[in-house]
Amino acid sequence: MIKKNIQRVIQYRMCLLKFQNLGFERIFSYTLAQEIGVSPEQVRKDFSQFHLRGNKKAGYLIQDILDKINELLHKEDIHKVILAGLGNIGKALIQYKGFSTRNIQLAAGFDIDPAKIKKNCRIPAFLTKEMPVIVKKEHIRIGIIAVPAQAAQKVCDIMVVSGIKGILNFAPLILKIPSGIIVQNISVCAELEALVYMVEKKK
Amino acid sequence: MIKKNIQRVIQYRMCLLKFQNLGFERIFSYTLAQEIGVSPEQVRKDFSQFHLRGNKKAGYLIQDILDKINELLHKEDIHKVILAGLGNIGKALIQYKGFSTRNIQLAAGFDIDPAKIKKNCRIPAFLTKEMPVIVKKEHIRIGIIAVPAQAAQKVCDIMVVSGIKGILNFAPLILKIPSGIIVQNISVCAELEALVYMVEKKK
DNA sequence: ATTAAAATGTTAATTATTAAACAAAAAGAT
DNA sequence: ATCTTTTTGTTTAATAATTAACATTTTAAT
Repeated sequence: MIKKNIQRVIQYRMCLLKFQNLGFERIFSYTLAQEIGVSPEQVRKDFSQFHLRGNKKAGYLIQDILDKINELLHKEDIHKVILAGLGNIGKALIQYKGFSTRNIQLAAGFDIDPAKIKKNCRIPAFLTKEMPVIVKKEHIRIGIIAVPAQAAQKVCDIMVVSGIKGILNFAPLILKIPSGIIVQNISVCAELEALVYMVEKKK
Repeated sequence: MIKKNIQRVIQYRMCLLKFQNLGFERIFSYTLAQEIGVSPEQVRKDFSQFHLRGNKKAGYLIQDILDKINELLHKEDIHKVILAGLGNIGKALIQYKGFSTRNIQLAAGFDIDPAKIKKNCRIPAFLTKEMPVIVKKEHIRIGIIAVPAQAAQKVCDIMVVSGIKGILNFAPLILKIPSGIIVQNISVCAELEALVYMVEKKK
């Protein structure tokens, strides 16, 4: 599971950009904390851990913290990502505009259905069996699995042999992976079920 | 943030269904643990906490545990959910087939664009301003926000006044909500950024 | 019947995370 | 120039979560 502190750092970054766009140069731990819903101590602790320093009485220089977070998150270079599965979720991801502003690039899509393969559009699509060649050629390390559950493990295995090290999995199953590979699951159903539980419990 | 143990219970359920479909009647904490990537002690602890009991030496009766988990997750009744935003993500969610098997029903979609409003399709779509009436009439408590970031807070506010108690938010921002409302965020970008960090750190 | 083995369930220990406390430094006021 | 206020950054305390330990029970074998 991905560490909570780095997830918060990603949130801090989003928030800092927002305040910078509003014209602010500096920000306090208190403001940041309120904005993302944690305590100011948590912000300072996280900042301290990642060597993000501010000024006593004057808070944090937004640009400075952003620079350091960007370095931490390797924002200096563009991160290529492959996408397996060009169905509903895959298509929605391809049409999503928010990746580029975060230096994430959907470099290639894959599917087993030849009808979905088009190489001359914005994000080229290939047959799944071509994945190893492309991943190795482009040195890609991150992959998204957006195929149906019954195909997901097979696709995962192909990603692993291709050299993918981090997988974002939308399929509703637990993937079997060798150690050294990181998987993060996104399940809308599971999140909704958890919400139902929490909401019902409060009644 | 939603409790980890209930998230695991939801995973256990998925896993138990899988083993039941494979023809098994009983299962051990060890098997379940291996399957979802936790320790057997964790499984037994979680089960214990939710009063899911097994038999010494003979493990857990799958059907029995499933019945109890279903009760816990209120699976006896159908949970209606509304969806705000009929863009890419919204459309993908509407076309997703997995909700019904989990007793989740997308009861209505909403958008501010009149071109997207169609009332005679599988999931009826309405103008956002009609939300309060429909949510109250149908007693809906869960909502999904799949609108662009700049519209999300407004939609959230409408959901709250409508009576929605749990929100699944796909928009890349931190929603401001009154206490008593539960928000769960899903951000593909944030997950990818975290993966990039973890993968790069290992090099 | 007795013994051995296997798996649960609970209690204890450890580890991780979050919150609180407080000293230190910087800015501004008197 | 000194004192007060404010906010950081680190240390300590408290809480939460995970792992380990172990007693108990059930099944099966001798």
